[in-house]
Amino acid sequence: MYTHSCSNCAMSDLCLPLGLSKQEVQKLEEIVQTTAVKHVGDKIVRQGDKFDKLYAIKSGMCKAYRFDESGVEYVQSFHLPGEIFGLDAIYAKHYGFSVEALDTTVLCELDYRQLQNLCSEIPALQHQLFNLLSRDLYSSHVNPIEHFDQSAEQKLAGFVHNLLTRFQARGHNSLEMQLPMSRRDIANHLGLAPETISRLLKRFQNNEVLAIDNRIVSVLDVGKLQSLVHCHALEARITRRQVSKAG
Amino acid sequence: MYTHSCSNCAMSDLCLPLGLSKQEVQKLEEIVQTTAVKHVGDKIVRQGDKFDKLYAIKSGMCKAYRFDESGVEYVQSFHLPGEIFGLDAIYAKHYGFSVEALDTTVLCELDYRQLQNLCSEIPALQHQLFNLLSRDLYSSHVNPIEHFDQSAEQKLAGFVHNLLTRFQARGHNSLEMQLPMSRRDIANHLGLAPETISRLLKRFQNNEVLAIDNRIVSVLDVGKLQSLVHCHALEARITRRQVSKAG
DNA sequence: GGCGGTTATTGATGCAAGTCAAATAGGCCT
DNA sequence: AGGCCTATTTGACTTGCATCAATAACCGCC
Repeated sequence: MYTHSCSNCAMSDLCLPLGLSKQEVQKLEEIVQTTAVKHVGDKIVRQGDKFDKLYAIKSGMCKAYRFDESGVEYVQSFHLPGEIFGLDAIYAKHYGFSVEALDTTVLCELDYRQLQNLCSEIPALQHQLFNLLSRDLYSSHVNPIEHFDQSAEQKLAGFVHNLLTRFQARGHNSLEMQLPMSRRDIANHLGLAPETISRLLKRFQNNEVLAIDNRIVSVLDVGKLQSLVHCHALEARITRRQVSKAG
Repeated sequence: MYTHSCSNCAMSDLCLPLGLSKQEVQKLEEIVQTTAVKHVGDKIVRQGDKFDKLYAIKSGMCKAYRFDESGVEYVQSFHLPGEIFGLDAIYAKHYGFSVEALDTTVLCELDYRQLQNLCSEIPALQHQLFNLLSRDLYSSHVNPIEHFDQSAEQKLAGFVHNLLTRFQARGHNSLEMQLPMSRRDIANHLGLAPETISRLLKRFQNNEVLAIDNRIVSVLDVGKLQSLVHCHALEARITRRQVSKAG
């Protein structure tokens, strides 16, 4: 565990330093620590543990999941570099989700109390933390809700497209992605059966939308993929979800 | 539009003033304004409008909804007194949802820029705003995800139970609730067909869980209602969602 | 109080996706 | 390389909920 430099981090523009001056970033660096490297299956936080730190992913990939009162597992999200997790535990004071590495992963730790104090000192940091919270809130409103009564095909297409977009925002300029999570995790995350994921991936291959080699997925046709996300919505769903006439 | 007193507001403990000293609440009051009374169908914010204010509900009820790119409507949430909306627009700079009154409703307006400045001045206010954001984020993670692949029965039971809990937290000490939203709005919100809502409400009546008189719902058996939320999870869902063995 | 529109209910039918079951492929250890 | 365990795929069958269609209740309004 050593003090880490945000100034040199490739993810700084997606993370807390965005909008801060050089001096302010230096102050932030003083409270950031980089964890030891995590490996597949290593737990970073455990559901129920006392909340004290936020985590930012420097490299690798994580999954967040929880067990409800009946012991049923829910895979909530997959986190990519530059993303911060733990924000939803500020209020509850305990982590509501376990997070584990899906891959070799490096993380930064931020003590929340220290961060909060620094936010009072540095308005730009406060501003950015509000922004990050708001962004997460927005996407948790928009994404799952649109997944809500979509067909399985739309959900999966949306999932792949969303991942591609996020990879690209992180400088990954290829259409090939390595998805380190299992089919079961994907299925659980989308509220589908693993068998359905299999069948859909095959369908996407047959339609030349994707090429798949085990856990490596290549997007062959971004346009087709994108259209799969929305198109179906105009057939069914219209009685339930009424379509806007005017605005 | 007149300056409004948070000090006397019955909802202050659910809202921004929580944790603030008397003097601090006074400072907050200076930037809070109460809107004119809104009536059924009145729009408070429109999807796409430039974001500048947060809103807190003083009394009444609102629904938040959006139209996606294909023009399909999604009812995202119903808001009760003491709840704040607009938080998810901070990052995006535009409201992602329209909000309209379902009932006679009084609201407080908070200019976000002023609030942000005040947060830098008053650490307890910053703290509380982080808490409110975090709480919303947590519940948007936990609730919809648990709704995700529940049966229609579980979803609706969960919805009613959630509303009851929120009403009770607001001092409503009866098991009778007036739900001002249409069946279609409920259906849309839960990702079900309105017909399914009808049939389920009838089933709940037959099972003596609820008594329903049009839009007035009385919970006859809280225990049964609560058990409906979870019970089914142990039959199906187990292959998809695996159940925890140890912890 | 009766009329027209919307909202809610009820019944009949079909299909998408879940479930069950079995085969195949991968990954990892020795 | 072989063996074992887990992940994934594939096929056959079932079902919960959506859809379609029609009736009934509610609400505002003249």
